[in-house]
Amino acid sequence: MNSAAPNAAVLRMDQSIFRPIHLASCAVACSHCNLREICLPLGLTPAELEQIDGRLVSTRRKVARGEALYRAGDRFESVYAVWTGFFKTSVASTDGRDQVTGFQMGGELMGMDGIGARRHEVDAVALEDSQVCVIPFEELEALSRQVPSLQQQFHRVLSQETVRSYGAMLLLGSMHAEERLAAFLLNLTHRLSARGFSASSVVLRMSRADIGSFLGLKLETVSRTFSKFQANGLLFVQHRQIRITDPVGLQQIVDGVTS
Amino acid sequence: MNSAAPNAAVLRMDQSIFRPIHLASCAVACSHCNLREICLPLGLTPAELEQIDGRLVSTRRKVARGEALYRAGDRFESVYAVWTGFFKTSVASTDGRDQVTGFQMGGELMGMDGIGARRHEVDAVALEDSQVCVIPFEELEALSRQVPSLQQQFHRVLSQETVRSYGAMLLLGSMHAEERLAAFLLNLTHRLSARGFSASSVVLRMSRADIGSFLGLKLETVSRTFSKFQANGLLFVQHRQIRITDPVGLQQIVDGVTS
DNA sequence: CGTAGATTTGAACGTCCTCAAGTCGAGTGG
DNA sequence: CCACTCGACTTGAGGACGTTCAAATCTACG
Repeated sequence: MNSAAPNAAVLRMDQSIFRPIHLASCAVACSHCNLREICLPLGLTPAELEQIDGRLVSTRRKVARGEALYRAGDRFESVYAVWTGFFKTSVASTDGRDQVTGFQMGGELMGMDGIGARRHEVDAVALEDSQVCVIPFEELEALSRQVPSLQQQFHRVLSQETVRSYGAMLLLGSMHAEERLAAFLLNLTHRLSARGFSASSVVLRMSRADIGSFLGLKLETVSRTFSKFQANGLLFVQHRQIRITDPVGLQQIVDGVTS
Repeated sequence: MNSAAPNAAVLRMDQSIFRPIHLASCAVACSHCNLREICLPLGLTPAELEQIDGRLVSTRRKVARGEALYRAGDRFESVYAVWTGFFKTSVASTDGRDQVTGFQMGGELMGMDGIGARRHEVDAVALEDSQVCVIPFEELEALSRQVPSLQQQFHRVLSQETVRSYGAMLLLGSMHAEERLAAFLLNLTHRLSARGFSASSVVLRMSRADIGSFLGLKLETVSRTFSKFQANGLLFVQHRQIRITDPVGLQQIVDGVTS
């Protein structure tokens, strides 16, 4: 059985090439997954990869668009690696406030929010039909005691998630609307191009409201700012289809070159 | 040698009871530290505590008020546990923006921001004369492979730091000035009272500008909001001395009970 | 005891929000 | 095939909240 993820370029065009493996309990081999270079196994030697094959990822799970992979309050048992698709994570406060904390795509880990309290503290919702690799946490801890490179990589991933959220705090705490949206778009395109997608032509998977929640803005402000970017020749917007024509200009906005 | 931290209640009154151990290379014993129940060794059995004594913490380091424990760009070698004193951490963007990401007090860990890139990504600056336990990271990883409870606790701490920053994102992204300051004060008093300090009488270690940076507000707004809280009978402010008279009222502000 | 830095307070301004109406497009059923 | 409907998005006008600029006050540290 070939467990390699489909070629990225094909990803959006035909989901039917996936066999139904929803309930498959058969082991999953990271060593043959073409996301291994941007996922948890990054940095492992071929020998180490074989050592974790079939032991790290217990199974894969499908999550339909709009469904939750897990919700705040759910018991924490596993972390998840996005294999295909796109997710958002969000925290809610007791009084009904809601904040999107991030958007996750192929190779990115989710669920570490639950390690501390043994309950998840955020919601993870699929923004399109998706599949994740289920990594039982007990197993991950046990394996990372045996495979130091895996331990290192896991710590790296955890650390980078905190650093990422510091960046989000910087954005939320000190940037104006235009700067926030420009930074968001550049971050998105960088991550997409690292996965073989075009950096200039992007189909947004999330609504204006989601973007607004992530950026600490109202959806109307997000919409207006898109329009302004288009008026200024930085990009073309057509609903969720974005074509970025001046990434340098966007970067200058982030850097405060344009007041 | 008794390496236990001084009684919390004494902490602010007389720093002279500390022997100068700045350059001490002698091992430090977590098992006798009275912060062990709110620090990294939380949850370890006495036997496990002895196992890490003298191996986890290589040394202690003094950091004078205003000095940096480390700065963004510094090579990452250790994480640090606050033993005495008070710190702030902050990220800076390339274009000079600055965002305080947190304030750290006794028993809290700093420096994990460096794990991912092997370079620190934030500045950690002491807000009063402080001492930290230096935990060489290689050693922490090695020990946590041998002591599963230590591994678990470290993962817990890492996870909780990300969850904390999600809370900060929620605050920055969806709260008004009054709600932010109220949430900040309550968080501070909760953590202080968990360490044996009064929850009602607080001496702020940080400037209005620091608070403002953390909360995504200007210092004038912070000052005005303190004044408004006092006018509304929630607390008394006198520069950095705060006396909270109505914590329930503050909580209601956070919860949006008051408009 | 003096000075530099921190804090408070005021007034005018600007960004983003709120409320509202209108547009667009995908999916549905006639 | 086209009209219908619902949700997502766009756009406008007015207002609120926080910022900016400025000046006065206070304190803590040297």
